[in-house]
Amino acid sequence: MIDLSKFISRLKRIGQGSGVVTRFAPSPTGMLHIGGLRTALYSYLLAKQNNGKFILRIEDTDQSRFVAGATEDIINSLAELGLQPDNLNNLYYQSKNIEKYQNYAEKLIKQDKAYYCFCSADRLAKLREEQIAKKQAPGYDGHCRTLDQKTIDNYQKLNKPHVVRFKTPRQEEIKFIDIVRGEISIKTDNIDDQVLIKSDGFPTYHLAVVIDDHQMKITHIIRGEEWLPSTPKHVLLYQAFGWDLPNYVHLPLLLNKDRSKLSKRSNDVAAHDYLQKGYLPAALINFMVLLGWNPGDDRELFTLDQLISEFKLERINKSGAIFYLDKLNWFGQQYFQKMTAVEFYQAARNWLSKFDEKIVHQFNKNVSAACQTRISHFSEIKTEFSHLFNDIDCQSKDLVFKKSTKELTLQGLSEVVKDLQNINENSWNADNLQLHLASLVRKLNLGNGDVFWPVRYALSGKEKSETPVELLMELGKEKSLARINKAITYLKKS
RNA sequence: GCCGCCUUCGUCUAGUGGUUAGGACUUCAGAUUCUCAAUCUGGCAACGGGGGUUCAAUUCCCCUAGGCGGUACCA
Repeated sequence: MIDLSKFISRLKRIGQGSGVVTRFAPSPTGMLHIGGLRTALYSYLLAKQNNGKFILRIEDTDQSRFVAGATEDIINSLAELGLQPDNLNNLYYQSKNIEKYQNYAEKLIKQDKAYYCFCSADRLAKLREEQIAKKQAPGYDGHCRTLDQKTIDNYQKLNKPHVVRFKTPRQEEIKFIDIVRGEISIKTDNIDDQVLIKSDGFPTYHLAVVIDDHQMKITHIIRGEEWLPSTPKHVLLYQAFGWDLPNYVHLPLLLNKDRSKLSKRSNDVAAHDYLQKGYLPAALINFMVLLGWNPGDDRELFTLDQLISEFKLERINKSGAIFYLDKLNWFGQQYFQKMTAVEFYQAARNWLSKFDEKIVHQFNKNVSAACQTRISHFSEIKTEFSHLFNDIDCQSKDLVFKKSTKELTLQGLSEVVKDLQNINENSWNADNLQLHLASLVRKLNLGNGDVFWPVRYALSGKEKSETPVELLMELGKEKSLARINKAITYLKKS
C-alpha cells in the first residue's frame, strides 16, 4: 500500500519545483493524432513553465503495428506546431533496448514477482471463449503461475514459446492519486496477470513504460484517460521494483460528435490533416488547449508563450470534450484577422506554394485582402474563391434578375462596360472604381442594387461573394470586362 | 458481464450553500451593406432523475440513470 500523505507532499513539491520532466510517448502506428497533440501540448506547457524538460520517446514495441514514416510525421508535426522536444537529437526508441526490459523481467522472476507462462495462444483463446460463454470475466486463469522448476526447465530445453507474466498479488487494494481526478482505488482481484515480455521478446507497454519513466526521471505522466484503468498495473510494477511513483495526470478524452472516443470514422484525426488544410498552427494550438483546460476567466485567445505561464494542472477538466469544428474555424478566423495584410499574404502564399501550386500565381494582394476576413483555413481560398481562379458560369441560373428586371440589368451592365473601358490601368484602384460605379447609379437614376448586384454577379457567378469593387480589383480590368461582356451576351440571347 | 471514470445551454466551459446561473462558439433578429464576410447591438438556449442534510441545494451525502473508457502476447 502506498503512503498517501508522503505522496501528496511530494506532489506539491514537484508541482512548484524546477525538476519537472514530462514526456510524450507515442507509438509509431500512424500520424500524430490530434489527441496525442493535446497530450504533448499539456506536457510541453508543464515542462516549460517549470524550466523543466519535455522528452519525446518512441514506444515501438509492437512490430506488427509499426507504420513507416509515422515517427517522422510525429516529429515534423510537433516541430511545425512549436512543441519542440528537448531530446530531439537523442531520441529514445524502446525497440533498441529490448534486453534492458528482459533483464528487469528476469529480476522480477527471481523475486517470485513474475513467472514464465507457456500457454499457447490456442489455449488462451479457448479459455476466453469458455469464460465468456459462462458469463465470467475473461482473463488469464493462472495456469502457469505455479509451475514447478522441473517443468519450466524442461519446457525451456524444448524451446517452447513463452511469455513472462506479472504475478499480481491477490486481495489487495491499489490506491493512487491522479492530479485531475483525485484518489483512485481498485482491487487487485480485478487485475489480470499481465504479460510483461511477449513471446517475441519485446516488452509490453506496461513494463516498458514503467521502466522508462523511472529511468528518465519523469515527474509527471500526462496521458489520455484510456490509460486510467491500467495505471494500477503500473503502480504494482513500481512497487515490485521498489521505485517511487510519478505524478499521474489523466486527460479527459477527445470525443466525436456522438461522444465516442475521437476516431477516424467521423473526424480527421491527424494533426497533419489540419495543418494541410491550412489552419495556422497557433490557431490549432489555441483551440486544442481549451479542450479540457481553461484559465478560469473569460479569456480565450492565447499565444504559446502565454500558455506556458498561464497553464495550470489544477484547471484541467474531468469530462470528455467534443472536437467541435465550428469553434476551431472561429479560432482560425480570429488568427487570420489578427495578422497584418502583409503577414497574411505571405503566409497564404507560403501555404499555397506547398499545397496548391496551381493557383499561387493568381494569388495577388487584392485576392489576399478579400480572403483574409472570410476564411478560417487556407484551403478555403480555393473552395470559397473558385470564381477568382476558374472560369465562371453565370448562365447556369438566372440570378442576374434577382434584384432587377432584365432590361434594367442589361442597360446598367452596358453602361458599366462603357464606363470602365475608359479607365486606364493606372487608375484602376478601389477608390476610383467605387466612384465610377456610384456616379453611374446616379447618372442612370437607378438604385444601388440595380447596378452593384448584376455587376457583382457577372464577375463572380455567385449569389454570395466579395463586393463588385473588390472583384474588379482582384480580377483586373481585362478579365473583369470580359466577364461582364459575357453576361451581357447571355442576357441578350435569353 | 466485470472494473473504472464522467455528468451545467446544441458545443467548449465559468461558478456558488442564498446569483436575473456568467462567457465563448453555433443559431436567430436588428444596425451597416447590392449580396457575403467583418464589425456593433440584442434574443433563444443548461444545472440528467430520485431521495436525504439544511431555513435554503445546481453546489454537500446516498441511490439511480445515462454516457464513455478498460477488460489483448495493441498501445
